[in-house]
Amino acid sequence: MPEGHTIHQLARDHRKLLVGRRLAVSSPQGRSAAGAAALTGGRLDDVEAFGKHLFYDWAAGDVLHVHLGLFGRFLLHRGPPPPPVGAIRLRLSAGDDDHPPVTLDLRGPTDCSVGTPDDRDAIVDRLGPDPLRRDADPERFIAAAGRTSRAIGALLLDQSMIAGLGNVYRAEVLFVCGIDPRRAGRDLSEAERRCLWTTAASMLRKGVRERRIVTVDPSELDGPLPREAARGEATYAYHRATCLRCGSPIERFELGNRNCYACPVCQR
DNA sequence: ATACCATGAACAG
DNA sequence: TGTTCCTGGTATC
Repeated sequence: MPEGHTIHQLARDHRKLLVGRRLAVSSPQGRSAAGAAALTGGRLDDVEAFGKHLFYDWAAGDVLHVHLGLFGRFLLHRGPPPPPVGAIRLRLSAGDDDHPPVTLDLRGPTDCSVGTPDDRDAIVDRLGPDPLRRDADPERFIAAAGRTSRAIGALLLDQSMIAGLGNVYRAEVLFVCGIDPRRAGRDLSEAERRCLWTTAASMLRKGVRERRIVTVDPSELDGPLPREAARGEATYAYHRATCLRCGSPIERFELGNRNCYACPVCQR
């Protein structure tokens, strides 16, 4: 279930577990991880998240790129590496030093490949600012969104406009800002575009802290809290039949090749 | 047993 | 715009 918050959380975890250690690298099912095994024995220098992309920097200069796509996930094994089961695209193991042994198995990624720092730069150059990064420039998104006739609901999924949002955050950010997803970017006021950025940033940060997508502020609701809302797992509009705030039927339509959800009352 | 759907994105034309 | 690749859970027969 990876949107940007998951990727940044993974980078943080993997940094803590693996950076500075010499790793064994293998790809039991070969395929996408061409050349990964050649990294074996190298030391990992850093793990970087940018939008939905992960970059593993090896001391020798190689950069391993991982994109989870819709289905990818990492599984962590503590202790000696278990025998690989099923389609494991990449296995990273550390166990040759004083630290406890750990193994990370990667399954189902859209991309897992070894490249150079230039390859990494080429990927990053195609991405818009990532609200979870300190070096993000919000003005790039705010300006670019104001220049296009494309629907704002499509722009928020376009990783070259703003990096890290997926379908859940798209629906919920637009809801909180009270904006209809079908409005053209250039028809939004600057204040509205700024609201989208700051809302996205705070939602993503909360997602990293809580290790899950949390978009609902329980104190703001009129009616009684649904059980999911009390646990912080509810959404206002995403994948709902009725609006969590006002109870109106949620509209569902295709936008940016994905199902988009919006409240016709709360989002003008 | 089979179909479909999902928090993603590249590619062809 | 349509097709294709990933995987796993749920719905449908």
